[in-house]
Amino acid sequence: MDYKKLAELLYPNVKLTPKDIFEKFPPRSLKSGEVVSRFAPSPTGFMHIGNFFQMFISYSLCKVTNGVFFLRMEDTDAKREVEGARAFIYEILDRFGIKVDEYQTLEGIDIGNYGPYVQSQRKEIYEAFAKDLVSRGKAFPCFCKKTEGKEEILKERETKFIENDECEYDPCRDLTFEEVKTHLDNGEAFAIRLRTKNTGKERIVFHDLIKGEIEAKANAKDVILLKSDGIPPYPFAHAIDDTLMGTNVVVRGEEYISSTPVHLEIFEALGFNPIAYCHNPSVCKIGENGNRRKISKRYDPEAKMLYYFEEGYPAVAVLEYLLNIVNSGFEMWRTKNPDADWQDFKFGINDITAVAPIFDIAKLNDISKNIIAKMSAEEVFDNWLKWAKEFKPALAKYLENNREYANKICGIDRGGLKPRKDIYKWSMIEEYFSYMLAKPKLVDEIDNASNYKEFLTAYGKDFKLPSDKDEWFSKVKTVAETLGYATDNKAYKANPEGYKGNTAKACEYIRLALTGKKNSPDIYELMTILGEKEVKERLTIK
RNA sequence: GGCCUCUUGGUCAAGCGGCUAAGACGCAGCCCUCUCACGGCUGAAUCAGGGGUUCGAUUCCCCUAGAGGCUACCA
Repeated sequence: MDYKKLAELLYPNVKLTPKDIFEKFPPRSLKSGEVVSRFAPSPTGFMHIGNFFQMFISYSLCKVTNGVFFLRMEDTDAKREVEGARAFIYEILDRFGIKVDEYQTLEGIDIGNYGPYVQSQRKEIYEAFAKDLVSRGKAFPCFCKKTEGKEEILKERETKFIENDECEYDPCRDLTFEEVKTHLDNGEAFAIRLRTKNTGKERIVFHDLIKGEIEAKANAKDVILLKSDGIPPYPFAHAIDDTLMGTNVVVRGEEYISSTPVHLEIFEALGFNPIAYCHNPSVCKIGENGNRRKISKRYDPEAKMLYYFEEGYPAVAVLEYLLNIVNSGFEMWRTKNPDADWQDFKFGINDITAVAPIFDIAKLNDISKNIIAKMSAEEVFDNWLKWAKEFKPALAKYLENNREYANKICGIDRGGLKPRKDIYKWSMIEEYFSYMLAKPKLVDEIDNASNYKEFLTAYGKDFKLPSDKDEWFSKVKTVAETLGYATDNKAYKANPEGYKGNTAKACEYIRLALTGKKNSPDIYELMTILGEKEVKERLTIK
């Protein structure tokens, strides 16, 4: 068989050769250790935490080595593409402050010298390499109908494969020149398949940056290189694009480990050097049956990256949480450098976890609390307002009309050496400070209604806004003492039966009247902001 | 079914042949305190199981089990 002739028959119009292409994509000039990696999402309409996780590892690796981080749109499966998905990907990246060095803008302009950064625009490149492979006998055209009897073909192939545990050669791999020509003359579309050189007995070993050496069966399947629409599925596109674009570390999900042998054979057929792989584990959740399962956009709202913005988590909190589960060194670094920017963390590739982590919202909340606790009242207010403008317009309006008041609320127990750590997302502030925005609703129980009423009546009588904390507290104490409360906590503990309660109990009653809750920030501060009239009203028990 | 990956407390995890097996979150208790917090202290809780190798295994090897993934003209 004259493969060159076959290649010409298949692609009479393809004049581009691999050599021409390589001239357009010269190797990058890199200092040693600089990582070139990428984020290669499919525009399917949402951003899954798993994709984001992988992107973030990739990004951190590039960042810490001063390398290049680029974005390549993998839109080779037109069926799955969703309108607006590209813009959404950029939006999420932008919200998290992820800076991409090379990419294609939404207007179609390539930033960087290795474009186009959108796979559907690289058809002629893929075809040129496909033609080259055919001309060297390493690939062949396949005319099998993908719809016709697909189920049977699949089943047949599968059983064949299982039974002899060997190879899976495509029926079209040995078509003669004339047969191909006949198909072509009939106007049939063709796909291109790899002519695997293996028999199913060979094994290969490859190195993974996270898992170490992995030994597996070498590929022995005539896999699809180009679909009948001329667009390559992932493996072929990956081999060509990452080689051309100078990627030197491929970060991808561990679900790709199994197909790595396929990729490696494609690299080899193409005459390319393999690229280092870093297969990161998937983010998981505990399922209903107690098993670990991949976090899913269908059942877990937190699987979608937009969720964190809807809830109002600071982007940095999410990033730090991810860093915390990706890279075991981060947490220790953070305790040593409490005020440093997360970007100063030396991301170690050897410290990337090999275990699929279970997503833990409690930990995220904790990280977030600590971040918000460091913010000033103004920062909190600005963030809250910004969040409200996007997700709760009515609240935003209120905040804008009551700027000064809302700002004061944001400043409660803030600043100073011992800031309160209670808020972890913007969406919770409204509920958290509901009693500051409207009359309080009783949330917690009053343990003793008559004591409650008695104390508040006495305390509220001729109520004047105290001018400082000491004044406020001594009044509480005085009233409590005259009613039979213990003002000495030790005395109270020694003899709890002898009193109606202690000062803490008295404060609890005031707090309940003012806020409806047993837990709230400093009462004196609340009173100051609420104002005398309002406090007095709330202290009056009907 | 076959192939691959993973397995230290509830969760994230340190550990890379030698200790009472770090730390964080969460939980419980105590202390501090003029209330709520913050903070401090203490506690409960882990090497999946079984074989080897070794003077000695959480650590190295094998087997088993469990979990996850792949097995498309999806990525």
